[in-house]
Amino acid sequence: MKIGLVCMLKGRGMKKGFTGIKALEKLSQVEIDKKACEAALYNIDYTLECLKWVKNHGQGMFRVSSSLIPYNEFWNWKNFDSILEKLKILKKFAKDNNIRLIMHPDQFTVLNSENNEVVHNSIKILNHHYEISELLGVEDIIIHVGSSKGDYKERFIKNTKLLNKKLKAKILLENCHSVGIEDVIEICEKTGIRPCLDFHHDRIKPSSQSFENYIEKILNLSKNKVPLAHISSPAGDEKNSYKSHSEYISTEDLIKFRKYFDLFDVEIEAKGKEKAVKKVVDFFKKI
DNA sequence: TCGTGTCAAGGCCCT
DNA sequence: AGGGCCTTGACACGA
Repeated sequence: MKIGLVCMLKGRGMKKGFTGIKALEKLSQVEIDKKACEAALYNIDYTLECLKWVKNHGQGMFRVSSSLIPYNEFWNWKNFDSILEKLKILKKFAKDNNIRLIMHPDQFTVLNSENNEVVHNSIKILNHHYEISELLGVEDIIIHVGSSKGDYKERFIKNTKLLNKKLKAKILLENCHSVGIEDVIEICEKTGIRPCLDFHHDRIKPSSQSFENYIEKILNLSKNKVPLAHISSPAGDEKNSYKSHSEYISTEDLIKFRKYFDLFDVEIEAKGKEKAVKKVVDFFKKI
């Protein structure tokens, strides 16, 4: 049972260096290199701080932010030895302390889009995540199905064939607001991709059966790896802010989902970040 | 120094 | 066909 912190400590996040592409395009390459490299070095140091927090509290899991290397397409970050050196330190720290590192590209990754350019761009995003994952020893890259229109499952299955095999082996598919765990499992069975179960998304988009009935399949599809799950509590009720995350995982939800913490490594998706993780850890210490 | 509006990318839903 | 919304923090800019 690992309990995962997501991307940052409360109150502080990654540096980007500049706001938006328009601002970036006004700069010379030298200026972009300088600002972006500075931001990347800051981000890597900050990520190490997060890992130290994880080490000291024994949760054993952390999601690395996708903006670790900001605006990666616009500069040759791999040419900067200072960055590669720092990444090595991160990798070693995670490995030495048995911290499972996760990555989770954002909503713009739509492998099954009806638009080919979007598919192409999604593959670029995934390839970037793969590069970072190799440098950091990340074995899990979680994505959503993306589109839920028409033959979306067939498109997803077809497009996974475009992925590098080693990248594909790292990918997990998570149920989301629009595609339930049952459909995710169907895609996983046909592609060999591992599923990731989001307990809260299952409330928003339930499948034909309660999620408990899919646990066995999820365990089987996870092969020899510990399966991953996401937990979050809604900020509002079903009419209002039900999709957004609250500060902490509610005690009610911890009681409801506690038995799955034995089977899964669980990422804590909550605004309270490390405080929310701490609360979950304390909950399990007490029982 | 503080507060506020802006920021690459997609999908979906409503009009 | 087009606009708002999803979600959230960093940053730039103006007061």
